Amino acid sequence: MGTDGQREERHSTVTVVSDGTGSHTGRARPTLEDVAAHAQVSRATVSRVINGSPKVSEDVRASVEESIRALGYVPNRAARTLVTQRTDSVALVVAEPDTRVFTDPFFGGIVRGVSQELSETGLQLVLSMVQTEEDHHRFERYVQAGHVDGVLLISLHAADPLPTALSRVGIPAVIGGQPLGGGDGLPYVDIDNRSGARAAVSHLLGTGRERIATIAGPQDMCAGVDRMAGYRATLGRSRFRRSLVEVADFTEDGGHACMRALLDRHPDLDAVFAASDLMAAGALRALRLAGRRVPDDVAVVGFDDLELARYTDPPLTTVRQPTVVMGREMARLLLGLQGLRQETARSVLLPTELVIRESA
Amino acid sequence: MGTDGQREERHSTVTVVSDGTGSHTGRARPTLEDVAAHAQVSRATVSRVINGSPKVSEDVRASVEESIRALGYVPNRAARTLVTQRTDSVALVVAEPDTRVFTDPFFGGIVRGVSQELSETGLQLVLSMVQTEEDHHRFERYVQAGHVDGVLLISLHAADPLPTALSRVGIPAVIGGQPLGGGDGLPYVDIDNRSGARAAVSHLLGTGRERIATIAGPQDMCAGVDRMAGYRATLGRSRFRRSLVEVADFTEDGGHACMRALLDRHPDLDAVFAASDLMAAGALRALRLAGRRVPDDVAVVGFDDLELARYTDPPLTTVRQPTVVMGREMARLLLGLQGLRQETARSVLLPTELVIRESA
DNA sequence: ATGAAAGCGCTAACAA
DNA sequence: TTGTTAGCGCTTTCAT
Repeated sequence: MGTDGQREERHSTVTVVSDGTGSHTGRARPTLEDVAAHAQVSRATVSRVINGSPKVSEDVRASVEESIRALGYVPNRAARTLVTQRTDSVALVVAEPDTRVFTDPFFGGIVRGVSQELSETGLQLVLSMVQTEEDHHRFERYVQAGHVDGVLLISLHAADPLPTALSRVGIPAVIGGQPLGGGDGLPYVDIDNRSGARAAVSHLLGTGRERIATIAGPQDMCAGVDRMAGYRATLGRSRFRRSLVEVADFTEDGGHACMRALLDRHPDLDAVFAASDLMAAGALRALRLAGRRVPDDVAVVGFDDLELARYTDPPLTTVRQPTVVMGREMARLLLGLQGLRQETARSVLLPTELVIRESA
Repeated sequence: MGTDGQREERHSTVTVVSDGTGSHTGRARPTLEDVAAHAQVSRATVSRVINGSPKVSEDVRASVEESIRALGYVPNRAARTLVTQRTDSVALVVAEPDTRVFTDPFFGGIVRGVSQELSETGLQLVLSMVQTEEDHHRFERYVQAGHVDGVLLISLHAADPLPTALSRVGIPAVIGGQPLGGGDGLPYVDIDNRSGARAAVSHLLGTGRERIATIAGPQDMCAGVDRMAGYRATLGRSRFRRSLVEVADFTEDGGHACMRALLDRHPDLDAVFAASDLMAAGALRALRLAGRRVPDDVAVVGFDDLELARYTDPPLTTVRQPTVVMGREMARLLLGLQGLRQETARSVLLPTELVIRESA
């Protein structure tokens, strides 16, 4: 039993109605009903036009669209969500326990990529940082409450319970970066660490290096393991030696220490592949202190292509990660899941690019 | 004309109803009504409990809260928004035309700070990157449609029309970083560039430097102007000379070129204050090429404390910006605006910190 | 202090 | 093809 009588009057006089609590402007925004009246059709028809239903005649559609434009109508998201049960928004969760997000080479690029892809579909991006356990609970409730249609997960650490929680809720989700603990079957997007490492080591071999060491990443992380595997496979049986390998934690200090150790064991090494730019920076420092020239005496290749790679001395040859593409791909994968219910798309591995500067 | 009769049946049997389009789990989430029935009170009472109304007796409140817990009830945001006209979410807009956000030292920290502050209040953070003009329009419509209660603006560039558009709409907004074109009266949070520069130059003076040059930032940006002003004021009449100043665009290349020019004009300079770390890195490079030792011959101080400042050779003494605090402060300011309607809080200037490493 | 009832703006059967 | 109608889940007068 409509409130139509009342309404008819309203939009003909353009009265500034009540203006309740939260509205910023004095002008009341037009509703579906206003558009309908203006176009002389029913609410349903306007709704059909807005949602692109094919069951609308061309002329009616045109006139409705005209009215929409004339009134500056924009659908009310809340009302729509209430009835459709869709929120038209997805969450991007950064599950970084430390304050290390700054360091995370992924963050900025991924956000941009996701953002690009979503804006084309009109989906809203909700950002959520979960650090504490409290945060985790809050977020789980949040998802359970149906506040978003899908979840994008990045900076996930080892035993994070989030993937499990999400797949229990049954909400579409995609992981960015290495899903260390299996990720509970959720699809993920990552870069091809193995081939990245291969490209780096091939480059070293190609420029005539013979004794190529590596500073590997943590072996309990996918990135660490895969980059190491790529190194090993590319070197091949004949050239590989256990003693050419040192493992650190992706940090500058770690890289520094490893380089010293390697230098001690193999004073004659002529190249080193570091599994992260930070470690490469540490290696550079160690080499400098040891009086080796880079790349003349020892060539160095890093991984990540952080900004700092351009400013080390000498600038670092490194493996670039396509972070923006990664973000886009994550979003695309998620959108696929939304449409076709579960297990649609499989995980994606993105190619890397070797950026050659002066260190190798 | 309630649908109550029908409902009563539903929650007593916990039927898995329809499960429409978008719900992920088979289980229908409990509504206010379910809680009301469980607690043997009316919807209105439950609503009062949830919204912390004082007009509820203690025992009723307790039993309602018990029911809420028992049923795992979480309010439906859309329904609430529909009636209250509040969305309980704020937008964080990154208005970066280029792909430079990566470089932006603000981004990560600000996001984290904002996020921390908001999560305590249950507000949702919606992230929006606007680059193209199309994006700008989209966002303006978005805001006009009342999809968020407030807006946080960062990475704003010179003549960005966003501040004007926002204040026209009348939505609470806060700008992060330098509001170049005045920002249309919107409150902003920035760091105290002037005192930051003063700290840097004082340090240089304090360590006995006499001929201190500066590589200033763009003079059409607040940060550029203010850092320059701080430099000048600290040096004082007697020591300041126009020829000790070079202006660049905050980039590494710019810094490099300026350093060379300065060296040409003042071969005897013994210190340089660069208004950004990137420019400082460029200066370092130029000095190295010119055969000057840092800090022995020439001391260098930067500004920003980017990650790369730790990895230059030598590590850069620089002025750190409290980005996380900045984010928190922006959010806090916005929350103030929300409550007390307009012009409540005034802009905030945050203190910086001089981080002393090896370059000065 | 509590309940009844009227909508918020929209979509989706169901009719016509 | 178009209109009518019944809600989606919540807050909020207005009674009681």
